[in-house]
Amino acid sequence: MKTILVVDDEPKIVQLARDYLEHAGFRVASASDGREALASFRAAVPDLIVLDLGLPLVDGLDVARSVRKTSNVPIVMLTGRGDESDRVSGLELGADDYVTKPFSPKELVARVRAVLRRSEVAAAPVDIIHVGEVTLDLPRMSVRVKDRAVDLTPTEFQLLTALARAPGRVFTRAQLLDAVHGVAFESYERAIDAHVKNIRRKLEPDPREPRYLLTVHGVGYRFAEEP
Amino acid sequence: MKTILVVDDEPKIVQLARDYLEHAGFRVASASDGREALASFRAAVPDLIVLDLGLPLVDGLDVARSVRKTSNVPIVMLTGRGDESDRVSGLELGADDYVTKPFSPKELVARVRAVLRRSEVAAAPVDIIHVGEVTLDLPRMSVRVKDRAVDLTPTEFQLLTALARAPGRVFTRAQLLDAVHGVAFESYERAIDAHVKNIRRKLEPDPREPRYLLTVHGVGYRFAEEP
DNA sequence: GCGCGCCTTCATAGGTCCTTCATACCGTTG
DNA sequence: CAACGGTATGAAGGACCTATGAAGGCGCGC
Repeated sequence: MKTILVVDDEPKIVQLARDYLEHAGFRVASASDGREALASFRAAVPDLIVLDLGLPLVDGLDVARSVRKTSNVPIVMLTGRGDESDRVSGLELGADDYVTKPFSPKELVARVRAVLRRSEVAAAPVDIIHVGEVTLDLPRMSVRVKDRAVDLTPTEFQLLTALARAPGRVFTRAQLLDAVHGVAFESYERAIDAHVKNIRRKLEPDPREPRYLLTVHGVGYRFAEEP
Repeated sequence: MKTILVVDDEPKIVQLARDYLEHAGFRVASASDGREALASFRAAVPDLIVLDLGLPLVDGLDVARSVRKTSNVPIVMLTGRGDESDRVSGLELGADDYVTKPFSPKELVARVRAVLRRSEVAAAPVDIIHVGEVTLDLPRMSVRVKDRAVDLTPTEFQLLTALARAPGRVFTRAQLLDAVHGVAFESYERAIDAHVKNIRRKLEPDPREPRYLLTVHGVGYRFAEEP
C-alpha cells in the first residue's frame, strides 16, 4: 500500500483529499505547515507528496527544495489558478504534476495515480542482455563493461548482439554477415574480422588478449561464456 | 454532443432538469427508479449522471456503487437540504458534486458544465516530463531548459515529447513520424531531420554540439539520458 | 483574398562508417 | 622446424548518412 503525504494549511482541503485518497486505497499522512511537513516526510517516508505552495512557517517551495536534497519522491503541487510564477518555480524544483485550486478530488486522485504509475514504469526493466561483466541495452543501443560505457557503431552493435545472444556458441563469418545485414548480403567475409578488431579495441581491456570476443581458429568467433 | 442521464422518481423534477439541460445543448436520457437507471446507463452510455439518492427499488447509493464498478463517469448528486449523511456517503462513492433540493435548474446546468469541464482536464494522461535540465509541460505544451522558456511548434513539441518519454532509447525516423502524425503516415523520413534541426536551434545552447537531441548514425535519434 | 507561420521537400556540403587491401603475425600440421 | 593457411592490424577509398539553408505548398486567421 502506498502512502501519500498531504500538506495544506486549510483543514477542509486536507480532509477532502484524505477522504478521497483513502477511499482510493492509499494510506494518508498530513501536515498543515512547512515545518510539520518536513517532520512527517522523515517519519512517514511517503511514496508521493501532495504539496500546497502557500504555507505558513516554511514556504512550500522551501519544503520541496529540502525534500529534493535527499529524495526524488514524486511531488504533486497545489497551486492557485493561474499562479504562473509558482507553477514555474515548482516545475524547476522537479514537481511531477500540478493541480490548480479549487480542484476536484477525483482529479487529484487521478493525477496521483498517474504520477505513481509513471514513476513505476520508469523503473521497469527493459530488453537487456547480460553476459558476465558485459551488458547490452537493446532499445538504447548501448553497451557497458563493468560500469564503463562503450560506444559502438550500428554494425558493431548488431554483431556484438548476435554473439551475446548465445554466449559460448561459435558463429561462422557467413552467419555473422547475415546477422549484420539482411539475409544473403554478399560481402567479403574478412569484413567481419575488421569489425571484431574495432569492437575489441573499444570493449576489451587488453585487445591483444581478448576476454570477451574469442577467435575460433578456422571457424569464426564466439562470445566468452560467463566465468 | 454530451449525453446526461437524469435519475429521479419525481416526474416533475425530471422534466424540469430535461428542459434546462436540453436547452443548454445536452442530450438527455432519464430514469425514475434505480433498476431503470442501471439499464439506461448501459444503453445510453452517458457522459454524466444526475442522480437522486432517494429512489425506489434500488437505492441511489447502490446505483452509484454499481456504476463505479465499471466506469468513472462523473456523477452529480441530488440531496435533500441538510441531508449531511447522504452527502458524505455520496462523496465517498466518488460523486463529483452535489445539488441540494429544491434546486435552481440554472444552478444544476452550471454544475453539470463545471464537472464536465473538470473531468475533461483530468483525462489528460501524462502531464510533466523531466529529463535532466529539460522540462516538458504537456497540457500547456511548453518547454523549459533550466529556467529558460523555449517556444516550439506543435510538431516539434510532439517530436520532442516522444523522445523525452524514453530518454536514452533510440528511435528510428519511421517511429518518430508515427509519433508526430497518426499511424502510418507516409512522408519523407528526412522531414524528421529538418524538425530536429529546428528544435536544436531553439533548445540547444550550441546546436553544433548537441547536448540533448543526439544523432545515432544510421538509425535515428535519441534524447540524452540524465547525467 | 492576403499575409503569415508551419511543414515538407530539395540540393549540396560535410562527416561517419563500412569495406577493402596489403602486410605482419599466429596456429596448425606434417 | 618449416610451410601453409588463417587471423590481426593499420590505412585508404568510397558509399552512405546527416546537417543545413532555402524554397514551395498548404492551411489558418485576419
